[in-house]
Amino acid sequence: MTQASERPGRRPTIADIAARAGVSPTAVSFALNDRPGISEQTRARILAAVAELGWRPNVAARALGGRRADTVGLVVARPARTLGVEPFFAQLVSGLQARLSTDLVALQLLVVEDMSAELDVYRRWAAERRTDGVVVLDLEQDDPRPEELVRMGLPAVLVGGDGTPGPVPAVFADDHAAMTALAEHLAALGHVQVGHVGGIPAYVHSARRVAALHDAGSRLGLHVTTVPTDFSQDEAAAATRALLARDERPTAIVYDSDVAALAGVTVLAEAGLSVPGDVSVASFDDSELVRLAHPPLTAMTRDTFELGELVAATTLSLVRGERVPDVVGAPTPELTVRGSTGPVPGGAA
Amino acid sequence: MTQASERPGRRPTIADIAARAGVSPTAVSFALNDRPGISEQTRARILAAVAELGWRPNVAARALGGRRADTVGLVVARPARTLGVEPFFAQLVSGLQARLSTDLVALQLLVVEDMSAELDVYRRWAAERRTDGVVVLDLEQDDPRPEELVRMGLPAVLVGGDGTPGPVPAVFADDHAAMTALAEHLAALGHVQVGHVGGIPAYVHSARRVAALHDAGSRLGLHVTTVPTDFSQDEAAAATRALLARDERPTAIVYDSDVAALAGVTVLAEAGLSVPGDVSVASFDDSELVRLAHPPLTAMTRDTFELGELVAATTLSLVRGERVPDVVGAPTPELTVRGSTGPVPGGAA
DNA sequence: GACGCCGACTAAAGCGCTTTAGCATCGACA
DNA sequence: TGTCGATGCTAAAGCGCTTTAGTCGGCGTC
Repeated sequence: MTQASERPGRRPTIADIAARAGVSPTAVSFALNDRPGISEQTRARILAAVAELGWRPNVAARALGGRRADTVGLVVARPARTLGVEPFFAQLVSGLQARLSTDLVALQLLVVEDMSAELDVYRRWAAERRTDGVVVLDLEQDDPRPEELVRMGLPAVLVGGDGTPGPVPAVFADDHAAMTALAEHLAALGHVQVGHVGGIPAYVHSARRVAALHDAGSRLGLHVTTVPTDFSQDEAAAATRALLARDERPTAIVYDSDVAALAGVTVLAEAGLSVPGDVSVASFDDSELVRLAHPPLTAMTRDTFELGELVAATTLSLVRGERVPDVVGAPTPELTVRGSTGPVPGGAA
Repeated sequence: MTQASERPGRRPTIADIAARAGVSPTAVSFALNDRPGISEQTRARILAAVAELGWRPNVAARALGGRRADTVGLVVARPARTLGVEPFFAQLVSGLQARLSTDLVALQLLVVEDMSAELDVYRRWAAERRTDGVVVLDLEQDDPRPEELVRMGLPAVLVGGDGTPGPVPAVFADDHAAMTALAEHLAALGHVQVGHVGGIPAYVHSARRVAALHDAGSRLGLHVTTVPTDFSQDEAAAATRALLARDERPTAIVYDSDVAALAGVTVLAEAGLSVPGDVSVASFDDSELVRLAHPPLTAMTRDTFELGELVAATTLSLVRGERVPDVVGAPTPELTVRGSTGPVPGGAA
């Protein structure tokens, strides 16, 4: 408690510091912001006063002067309750957080109903100068958000996208290559009938995965059947049952998310099918959940935490007016083979 | 795009509205804040101008005038990477978020290394007027945070605690009663040797659970062995192995968290033990993970999302200066029996 | 008819910081 | 010797809003 204020009970302001250091408030401001025009001596005196009085900037006052809010926003248009389920999301937020906090930038989280509510929030934030920039998830085909954000003048960074330059910079991981690797793994094991429990087709990354799997399939001689879902466990379970009911029952099933894969494994167990004896299972998203399953699932591993850090770093650069490439490359997810994929049953392999 | 500004390119301010409505800025401010002294007529005219110009308050300017920042903070002192794993945490944040956002209050998230860093953040936030209040997790024995927060004048709400009034209000769920119910369930199934993979002993809620289980045990004739862990899967697995290696091998194991329980189940499977045939398993935390396990685990169910909402509502009341009870009761977790608990093997039951 | 009061509104100050314009002072240079 | 340009600093305005201290006209009261 070394804090002492000139006017007791009040938090020290730069005026207090100025008085203590025997200079004008302007000089204090200059010293604090590393602007030229202050001698080393004076600067030192000012900084000493700052330390003695325990002064901290009042963010509101700073922001009023048209400065940064030192806050980055993340608006998610998904049912709030589902967020707790998706490890991807929590990991991403942790990563974002970790990087932002080293620069003392805060993360504002907001969960909304749908995209129109999301856009409203952006408008509000832009108007209120509440955030310096935002991170945008779940890009859709013909997504209106990038353009709207540009129009509002709110800096934004996209997570995902299709790898082509757009109105706002994107951090992009090559799902296409990853899915191709997964297809090759299954083909090498002799699988031909491959089921795919996909995500929401409107999402660009879901669509890319579907395309990649089918492309690779036609090249490798796989018969791929995709069933789209809304990423929920119920739909994933239903999709699994639908795949099992087909005439040509798949000998391998690829799930777009870890949660979906677990739901699928449960369905397979209920159906009395062994993994990977009867059906091989692979998850596109790796996570703790997937590792804890029986057997642990083969999955495409990527470091979502690291992805979050990369997105955060990109956003910080953008906000600070540095040049940011249109597309920032994130590491391509890599195949981690675990016990859930094996040779096709009764196959030649 | 009906927005039009008096001074093109600039966002409308109350001065613009005042001009348009033919009143003074003061009148606009009064109208916007529902203060008396403005006729209905004038008020309507002002609000019309607000709508026409698409005016939004500048939060910074508001905050400068000593008002709320409309932001609640949450600082978590845990390794950032572990957050993605814990469904509890994500659910809590979702719930907080959901309740706060209905009042247009933002949630600031910050992950730090340890409690001293956490306290630093509180100090900074208090000084910068960045948040109106904070939510505090993971209360420890002799935790310095409540008192420090009171000293800083930063309103705070505790999640957890021991149910006794402290310097700051707490939202409290009766873990003791919950753990007792779980013990009774196991006793009814004939179990006597009960293992307990606990959490971090320094945490008040962990300690309460241990105490509850042992109390109930001595009442019901259970032999309870608690092994503390740091909540990580590695330690949970190790603890499970330690329990299995004991002379009196437990016929039932209680895990303090869902993630720990899953890790434990994996260890049991590797040891060739069936659940619940050889060993019954119960998790104190319920979650999607637990439901997806094989077999689905018996667990104490509580609505963590709802808990988050309750905490948020309490914090909002506190911040607004309303009276808040010292201890706000959250629903006691309820026992959900699933397939992982069964009669003691070879027992009389 | 003077007085006080009330309702409706305004002027102006102030919140804490940044920024622009400007003012001395001093050395260098022609 | 006078001018120019740095250098180091200050005065003052301004950011957008809230709030305090009025002002002003009208109405009721004695």
